[in-house]
Amino acid sequence: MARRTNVDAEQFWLAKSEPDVYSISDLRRDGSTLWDGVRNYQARNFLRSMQVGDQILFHHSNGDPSGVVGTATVVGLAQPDSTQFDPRSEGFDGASKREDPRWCAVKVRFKSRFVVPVTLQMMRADRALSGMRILQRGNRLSVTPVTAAEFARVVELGGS
DNA sequence: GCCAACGTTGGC
DNA sequence: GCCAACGTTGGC
Repeated sequence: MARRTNVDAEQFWLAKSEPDVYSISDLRRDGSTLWDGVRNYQARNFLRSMQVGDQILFHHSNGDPSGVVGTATVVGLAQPDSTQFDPRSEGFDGASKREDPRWCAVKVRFKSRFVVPVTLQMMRADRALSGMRILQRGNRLSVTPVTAAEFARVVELGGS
């Protein structure tokens, strides 16, 4: 992994959530929440590399339509995701050990809700966003990095 | 509800 | 370590 030359430099991300499970409205109501339930190693590694102050595009997947609906800020570094140890949780992982947890969660805080959802269609139509991973064929990662320019452009399109 | 794409599992 | 089978994701 590349070492960060400037520890104060913000990083930018896109995180997916199904609105039926946890929506931007839920986050606005709660103020902050633990972003847990990630069960993909690549996405987990992105969670681990998040720093306090990093900015997140909040994306509704399986939405109507799907798209980025707001932003959030990282306020807590990766910590063990407690749902992996809960047999009643969908995210339970019997192979994960408490002394060496497999899955982690970060704490995020509501920042903004867009005036207009930035749909996948809108993002596809924008040349500046053509490199976004979420627009690439077959991408299913629930957490992906975005560039500062992509972040700014999506926020601009969202009008918040 | 369909199905393409991808990750994981497990037999060998 | 290969790879077929299976499960999941998520746009449409």
